[in-house]
Amino acid sequence: MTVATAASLRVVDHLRAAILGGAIGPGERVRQEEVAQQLGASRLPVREALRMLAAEGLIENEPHKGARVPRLRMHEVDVVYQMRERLEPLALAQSVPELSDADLHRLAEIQREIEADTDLGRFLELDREFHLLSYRGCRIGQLTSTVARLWNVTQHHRRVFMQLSGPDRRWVVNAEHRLLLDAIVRRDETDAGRFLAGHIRRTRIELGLHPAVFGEVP
Amino acid sequence: MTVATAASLRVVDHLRAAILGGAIGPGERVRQEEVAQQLGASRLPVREALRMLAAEGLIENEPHKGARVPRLRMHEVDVVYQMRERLEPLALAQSVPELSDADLHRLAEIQREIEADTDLGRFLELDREFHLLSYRGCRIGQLTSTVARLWNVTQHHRRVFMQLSGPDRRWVVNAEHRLLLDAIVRRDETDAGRFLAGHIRRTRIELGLHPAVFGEVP
DNA sequence: CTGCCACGAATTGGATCCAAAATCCAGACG
DNA sequence: CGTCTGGATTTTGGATCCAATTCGTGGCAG
Repeated sequence: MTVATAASLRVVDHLRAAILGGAIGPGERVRQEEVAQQLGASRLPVREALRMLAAEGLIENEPHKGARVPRLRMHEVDVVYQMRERLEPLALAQSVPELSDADLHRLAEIQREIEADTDLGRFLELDREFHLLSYRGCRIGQLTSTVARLWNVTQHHRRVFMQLSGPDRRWVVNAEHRLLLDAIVRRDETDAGRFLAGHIRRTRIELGLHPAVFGEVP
Repeated sequence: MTVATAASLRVVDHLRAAILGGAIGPGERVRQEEVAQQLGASRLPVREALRMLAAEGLIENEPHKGARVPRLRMHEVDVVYQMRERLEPLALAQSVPELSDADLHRLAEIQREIEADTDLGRFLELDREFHLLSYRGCRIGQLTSTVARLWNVTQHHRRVFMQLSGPDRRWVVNAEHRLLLDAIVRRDETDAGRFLAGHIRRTRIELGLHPAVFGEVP
């Protein structure tokens, strides 16, 4: 057993993976003692971890009422996507001039893997890695952390949306990604920002066509 | 006397006021025990408060190295203002249709007080209240919290900038505020968003003309 | 005189124990 | 029969104590 890493960081990693992976799900409560003994730690690092996750947007903490994974309404998700539409081109413009050749090769490799793979969970991971890697060169902490938070809070909806819509529209994502990647490789942040904004906007609008993504409509 | 308020929230309020008011200043370290006995509490609620303030962008926390108020470079502040330029019109558009008449009257009253008052600290408070109140109708938590964070991390630079530039350019702010307020009262979110973006953009550019705001550059 | 190593004080991270608040369930009353 | 109220249980918040890590200081050798 590796005991070296700080306890609270281990808890953060565990919970983040559980939430992003869909093991916990929106609206579900996260009890301190539960995860504490599940990870063999005291409740204190769990409390700190919950605060850190709240900063990442993955947890909502109400005093004396405990922590739960936030549940977003359709309109909220729509606005979050509008925020992404405005912020991510900015992050990309900051990043593109700073990306290394290794980063560019990795981006191309991820896109190849996305087109080859069919597994849903793997697609979500790769898509996330693709975009966040494209912002790696952005040195503005406020911007990168905000973008990461917006990805976090809508991760669940992306998963459900992809489940519902199936692989029929995958080719659109691939075409958009290819154009985006090409612009990045050409170090053309203007073109890249335009493709990116369009990519996000189209996703937002298609999301709006699937109300079932947004919970209880039995 | 109401002593009932949770200790960690009291600590949060105290530290936030101290940081926003300039009592602590960027780069300065915040020791847990110090504020603990200063507020008559244990170190534990202080630790939680520091985590919450980190979520608000007011504190930077490094493991085993303690908490300090973040110090932003000029380029970072510039990009944060670009983020505001893109996000705040969105928040305003969400908010304007929801504002009550009482909110509108309060906005007008704040603007009157801004134009009457000359004290710097008071101006900063009122300006902040003016804008954040104009977003009060925005019900999207992710958006409002992000906007608040962007205000927090640049509060110090606004203060220094206003100190350096003096009251010569105050009339510009007042003119912009009046046009913005008028558009809000007319419930014209398009006009309001344009005036707001211009207001933020002009401030950003004037900030760039004062490198002295960003520390050690004589 | 300068650079490096080691030791000690200061500071943060973690565990255990106790108090306060909220939730849940049962029973009584309208 | 439904609703409200009371207590019991669960869960979170806070205090104190102990361990681990970092940083500054001082001494020693080159």
